[in-house]
This record gives sequence, C-alpha cells and structure tokens, in this order.
Amino acid sequence: MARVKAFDEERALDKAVDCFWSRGYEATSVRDLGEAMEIGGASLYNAFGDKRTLFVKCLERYANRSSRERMARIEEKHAPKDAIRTFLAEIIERSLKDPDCKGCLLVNSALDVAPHDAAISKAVAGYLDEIRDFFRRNIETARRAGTMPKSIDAEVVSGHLLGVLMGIRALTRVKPDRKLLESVARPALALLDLPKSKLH
Amino acid sequence: MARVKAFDEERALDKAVDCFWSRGYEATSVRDLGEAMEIGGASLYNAFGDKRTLFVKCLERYANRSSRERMARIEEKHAPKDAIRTFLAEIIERSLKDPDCKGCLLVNSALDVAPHDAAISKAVAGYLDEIRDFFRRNIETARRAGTMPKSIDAEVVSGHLLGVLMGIRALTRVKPDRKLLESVARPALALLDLPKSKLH
DNA sequence: ATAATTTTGTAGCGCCCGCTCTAGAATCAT
DNA sequence: ATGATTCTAGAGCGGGCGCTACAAAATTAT
Repeated sequence: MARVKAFDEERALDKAVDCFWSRGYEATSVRDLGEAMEIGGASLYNAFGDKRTLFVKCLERYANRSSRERMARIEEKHAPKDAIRTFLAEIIERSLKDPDCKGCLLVNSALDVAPHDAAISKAVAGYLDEIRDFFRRNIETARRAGTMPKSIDAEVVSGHLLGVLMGIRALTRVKPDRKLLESVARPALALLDLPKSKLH
Repeated sequence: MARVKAFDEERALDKAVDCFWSRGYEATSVRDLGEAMEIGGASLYNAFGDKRTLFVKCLERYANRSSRERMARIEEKHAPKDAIRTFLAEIIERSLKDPDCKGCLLVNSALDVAPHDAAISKAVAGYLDEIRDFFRRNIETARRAGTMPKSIDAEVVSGHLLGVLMGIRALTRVKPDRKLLESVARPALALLDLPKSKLH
C-alpha cells in the first residue's frame, strides 16, 4: 500500500542515543542526528517526531538496553548481595573503559535537561527509582537470607547506593581514575558485609 | 586618561554565574548574559572576553565565593569530624532550599562542559580536588586526635565523601527530596563515628 | 498499468547564535 | 578647552539552529 522504510528504526535510534549520550541534548543538532542515523531530516521528523520527542524515545531505549538489561542480567546470575557488588563493579569498569567518558545518559540528563523540562524530569526520576528499587529489593532479600546484617535499613542504604552510583557516574566525566572510583564504592559495599564478630 | 566603567565587574560576574548556574553553558546565550549583567554585548566582550572565557571566570568566581568560602568558614568554626558533617548538612540544606534545583555549578559543569573542553575539565577537576583535600585533611586530623576510628583510610574515605557529595548534588536536580538526600549522606557520616564498643 | 499511500532528498524558511564593527559618549592628563 | 584614551550602544555579519514544504521515488492493492 505504500513505500517501505529504508532504514532500521531501532538501529537508527541506537545511533541517536550515542549522539545525545556523548554530546548532550543541547549540543546535539538535528543535523548531527540525521548524519549519525544515516537518514535525512524529513525521515527523522517523519519517524521520530521533533528533537525533544526523539530524545524521550532515546531515554526509554537507553533505560531498556542499558539500565534494565544490566539489572535483570545481574540479578539473574548473582545472589542478592553479590548482585549489588557486581552492579557497581560493572559500572566502574564500563566507566573506565569508555574513552569518551560519556558516563550514564540518565545521570547526564538528570543534570542537563531534566531541570528545565518537567516531563523529562519525571521520566528520568522514574528510571532512577528503578535502580534504587534494584538496590532495595536485593538488600531486603539478602537481609532475610542472613547474608547481610539485620541492622541495615534497606530504605537508607538503597538511597545511599543510588547516590554513590550517581557520584561515580558524575566523577567519571571529569576524573576517570580507577583508584578514585573504587574508593567511592568501597565503603558503601563494606556496609553490606556481616561484621567480623558475627562470623565466629 | 579614559572613560571609566559604568558597571561593577564583580556584580556583573555574579549575575553571569547565576545565568550559567541555572541554565547551563550551552543553553545560556551571550544575549541572556548581557541582559542579566545589565551591560551591552560590546562591554561584555571588552571586559570579559568571549563566552567561554567568561565561563572560566565564572567557575573561578564560584569556586571562591561558594566552594572555598564554605570550606574555610566551616573549618574555622568546627572540629574536624564536625566540619565534615556540617559541610554535608549544609549542602543538603542549600540543595533543598533552592526552588530552581540548580545544584552545584562545579558538578553541573563536570558533566556538561568539562568532557568537551580539556582546559575546563582540568579546572573543574582541580576545584573538586580541593573539596577532597578538605575531607582528607579533616579525616587525618580527627584520626590523629582520636575522634575518628584509626581504621579509617583517609584516602579511601575522602574519595567516598567526594562521590557522595556529587551524588547528592546530582540527585538534587531531579529528586530534591530530604529523606533521599539524607539517606545518601547518613551511611557515609556513620563511617566517621567511633564504634560503640570503643566508647565503653 | 494505474492509483493510492508513504518515504525520501533537497531546498530553504524564520530565527537566534557568537561575535564584531563603528560612531559617539565619557573620562582623564595637560 | 584640547587631545588621548577607553567605554558604550546599536546595528548587523555570517552561520547554524529546529523545522517544514514539496516534488520525486518506491512500494502495494487493484
């Protein structure tokens, strides 16, 4: 009934994610996006709406492919306490591996664009809540299993871990140093361990 | 020998800081700046150079008037351990008080502009190092005074506190909630306390 | 083949960007 | 007062911005 699209929407969306991720929302032009996505301006507007709408779709795509994927994958393979450790370790590894120091699109957006756009702010806050929920439920499960101290308050420590995560992501962009990032994480992870006295 | 400036440079610079602080580097136009500073474009370029140069001066101004001022003021009035507690508490209070959720100009810049500008990145990294030094020297002093556990590693914990600080500043921009921000800080501050067993 | 429908490339709209030029206004030493 | 020097206001430069209009190209149902 009509001409068929000449490009893969998901592939193009991934390219758009890369653009916004490495350059930020304001500094990325629609022409930049078109070039990276290998489509013309008309196709871009036809398929994804205006720049802001495309950005919202990029956030969702990123949440699905990076954030949620990581949590699900780790939660599947690791015991609760180990899941939290693995999560932070993986964040640090990826942060250090990236030569562009792009950090996390959600954290970058939380600082750059969310404060000036209520709807995007709400979306980003939701994605961050999912990460905190990941911490919280793993803490609670481990606490019940007796692999974490009963004295731990899941509400407090999950918030702490979210803050630590964001601090790591933020620091990465200006000081991508392994020793520093690990020193941010270590005391938070030590919290989760049973006190030595209880081990004997 | 020549006409005298009709505006106060420092006052104008403070207005420029407010602009960059609330809108970010990219989203702030030179016309925005001129309007806020109440000077024309020509005067702006004459007195402060181009937009980027003005931004660098704004960072330095902010570091002096916000970051360094706070550290010096707190360090003067508080014992080392209390200085760290007061510092974080003050950050949380100011973060919650600000209806615009501007966060910290240094942290915002670390994510937005530093990654795309080596010189600015170096400057921001330096300002953040000063904050870590504040944590480190207060930890070391308190440790020697016996008001903090000897088991604390100042290198690790100062990095942790810097990360926690940045996490608080980042979270503020999208979730300015007291309970959350305090939960980020509390475990980090608990680290500094002597274990109960040692008190008796 | 034809018609209907959607996608695509291109050209370009109006607008704002960072920045500069120029003319004149204000201040100083003499 | 005069001249030297600096500052200021305004217009406007070239260029990139987000976005759209339009006609040609590609696809499918008939």
